[in-house]
Order: sequence, then structure tokens, then C-alpha cells
Amino acid sequence: MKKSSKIAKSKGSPGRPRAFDTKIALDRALQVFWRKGYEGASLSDLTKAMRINRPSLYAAFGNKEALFYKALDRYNEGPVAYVRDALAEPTARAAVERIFQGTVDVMSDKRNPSGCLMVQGALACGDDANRIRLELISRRKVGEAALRRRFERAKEDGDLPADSDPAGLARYVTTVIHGMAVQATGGATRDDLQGVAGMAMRAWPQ
Amino acid sequence: MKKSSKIAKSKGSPGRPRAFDTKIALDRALQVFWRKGYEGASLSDLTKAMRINRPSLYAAFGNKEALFYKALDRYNEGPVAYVRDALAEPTARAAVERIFQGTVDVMSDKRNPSGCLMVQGALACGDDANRIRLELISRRKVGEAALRRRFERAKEDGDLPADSDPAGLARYVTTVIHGMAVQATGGATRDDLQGVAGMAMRAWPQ
DNA sequence: TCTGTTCTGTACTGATCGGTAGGAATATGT
DNA sequence: ACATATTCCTACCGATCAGTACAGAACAGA
Repeated sequence: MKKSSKIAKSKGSPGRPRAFDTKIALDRALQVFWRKGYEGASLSDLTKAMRINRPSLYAAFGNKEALFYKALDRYNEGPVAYVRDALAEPTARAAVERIFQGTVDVMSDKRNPSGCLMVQGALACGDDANRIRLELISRRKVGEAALRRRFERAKEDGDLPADSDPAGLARYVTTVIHGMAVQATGGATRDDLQGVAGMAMRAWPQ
Repeated sequence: MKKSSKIAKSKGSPGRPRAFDTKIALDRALQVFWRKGYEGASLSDLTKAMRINRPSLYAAFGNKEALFYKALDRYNEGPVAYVRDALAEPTARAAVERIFQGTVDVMSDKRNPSGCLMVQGALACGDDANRIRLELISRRKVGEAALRRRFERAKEDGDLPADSDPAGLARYVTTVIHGMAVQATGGATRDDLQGVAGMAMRAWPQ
């Protein structure tokens, strides 16, 4: 039912047409969640920023939690999409350098809220938001695991030393990234973050 | 008025005596704020954990915001007190190693909530908690500045190379610490964090 | 024992929270 | 024109938020 209506929606379905673009509205919701976190973003904040009314939000996105997940997906496909390309770099070092560079770019882009949604979306929260918190933990681990696999491959290829620890390296890189996210919320400049990235690379093997 | 009552309180002041220990209650409040953040900790959570009633909380601590600041002070004097000693180490390297060690210890101590209150107390939040957020940013900067001054001294003493960048080093160490705090919220073990600390030290000059 | 002072506990306040009912409005298909 | 389907908007829901009024209880000093 819902499925058919959604599919038919693309071309002349019956009923009053939606007066807003769900993607634009979702981008606006993302901005709010990014800036205020899940708990800190009230429905009033969201509907005001999205420029839609409350029932429209529920009809289009389900509820606050579902909206957050959709915003999270959009975050990963948009601002953080550079990770995918970075992992495709020919060497582990190049991949890490590119990931750091992407992090610096996103974190210092003044068009975005400061920090990282995957970190500050729900780092510590009340009971209601606990599922969100666990989901973010899970997603952070997914990112770290992707790095680890990349480093495992690099180790097999001889790109990383035989005695290196892919899991430890992935954890270190992830830690630095998340630390930079915290720094960014404190107003760290692009140069500040660039310096941290350069410093962090000094620990890299070879 | 308030002052005299508080001072006189130590020895036979008039009125019904307080039925709870404010320090114990404050420790319990700290646990709640640490675990749930400022916004996520409701007054019901707090009074339940502190085992006092709401008016008692307001009489003893002012309001939620004032209670949080008191908990924050207690956090700095208690779990994070190792920083002071660490800065007194004879070399910058020893200071950093000891700070990392202290961070690993606190973050992996299962008696404490995971993560760092100074980070997750209010990293991203609604408008009401914004003052808390700014205060935490300020306090994080204070910590970073203390490190920077320590490294400046080390540079003057020749303990750090003449071409080293104390501010950059302090920012790097702070970033790693805050990153470890995020890792800890994701369930990183003591060994995990120890590995990150060891890896981070590889970037250290000399 | 009486008075003054402070704390405790119940029960409340207005405001805001996330979420929804229901009618008016606007499209399509016939 | 008419029926049907979907969205929009106002106004509301119960629950919870931080904060407090008030009365009774527990102490000190007289």
C-alpha cells in the first residue's frame, strides 16, 4: 500500500500533492540534528527549520527517531562520502591522509555545523535516546572496521609492515578523527585541525 | 545570610539538620551527569540517584545548572586529578605518557560511566543547555592551554626540540584524549585504549 | 516547654516534550 | 461535475520537563 503510493507518487498520483521537497526538508533536519544532537533538537526546532508543519513531518518521515536515521544516512552519503574514495587510495598511508584531509575539510567548513553528527548526535543521553546512542556506536564501529579491513589488505600486500597491527591502526585513526570532531566543536580552525592531522601522521609506520 | 548559615552549619546551627551528606549526593549527581549528559539527566534521574527530594536539591545546590557546575568541579578534583601530577613530571614526554595513562585508567575503570564528562556533558545540545556547552568548551581549552604552557617550558629547557610547536603538540594530545573518550563510550577496552596511547606516542618528537 | 530556624516530603505550577485527531484544501480519475 | 485520495493546518493530547508553595518535622537556644 504505502509502497505503491510512494512509487506512483513520482508521476501524477491522486490526492493533494506534497508542497515541499522531502530531500530539502531532510537536509534542513540534518542541520538541526548536527548542531543540537538528537535530544537537543525539538520537534519545534525541526519543523521550523524544515519549514513544514508537524503532521507533514510525521507523514513524510515517520517520527523523530526515523527522521534522525534518515538524516544520518544522508550525512553519510553527503558530507562524509569522502571516506569511500579515501579507502580506494592505492596505499594505506594515502588512504589515511585523505581521510584526515576530508575530516579537516568537513569540520572546518563553516557552512556546516561544527563537529561530527556520528559523535555528537547522541554521545551521552537520557533513556529515551538510548537506542540512537547505540546506533551511533554501531555506525562508528562500522567505520573503524572498514579502516581495519583496508589496513589488513595493505598488510597482506606488503604496503604495511608485517609486524603492524591493522586493528590498532584503525582504532588510532578513528580516535584522532573523533578527537578532531570534539576540537571542531570548540572552534578549532582549519589550520589547527590540519596541524593535528599532520602530527597524527608522524605516528604512521614507515 | 546564606553564607553565615552555611558556615554556622558546621557546628550546631539552629533548624532541622540536613539528613544527607552533600558530598555523597554530589558524587551521585556526578555519576548521572557523566552517564547521561546535562540534557539527558532529568531532575527525576538526579533526585532518585542522589536519594533526596527535589526541594532538598534546590536548597543545597541551587538549581540543575549550578549542580552541574559543582559536579564538574568535583569531576576535575577527583577522577581527572591526575593531570596536575602529570604536568609536574620532569619531561614533556613523561608528562604526556602519564596523562595518557591516566586517561586510559579513568576511561576503562568500570566503576565510572564511560567517556569524559567534559566532552559528553554537553557536546551538542538544545538552546537551554548552550551555556553549559560553552562552559565545557572553555574548560577543555583551559586543559589544552595548561599542556601548551608545559610544552613551552619544555622547549625553553631544551627538553623539546627548538623547532617544535608547543601549541600544536598540546592540541594533538588533547585531540587524542578526547578521541579516546569517544572510543570509551563505544566500549573500547583498556587494552584498546592503551594501544591508542602507545600509537599516539610514536608521533612524539625524539 | 516554647520560639525561631531550617530541612523534608507531598503536591503542585506553567511550559514544553513528542505525537495525533479531524476538517479544510488540492490534486487525480471518471 | 463528482468521488477518491492525499496533504496541509489548527488545535489538541497525555507525559514529562525544571522549578516551587506549603505544611509538618526536627533541631538549637531560652
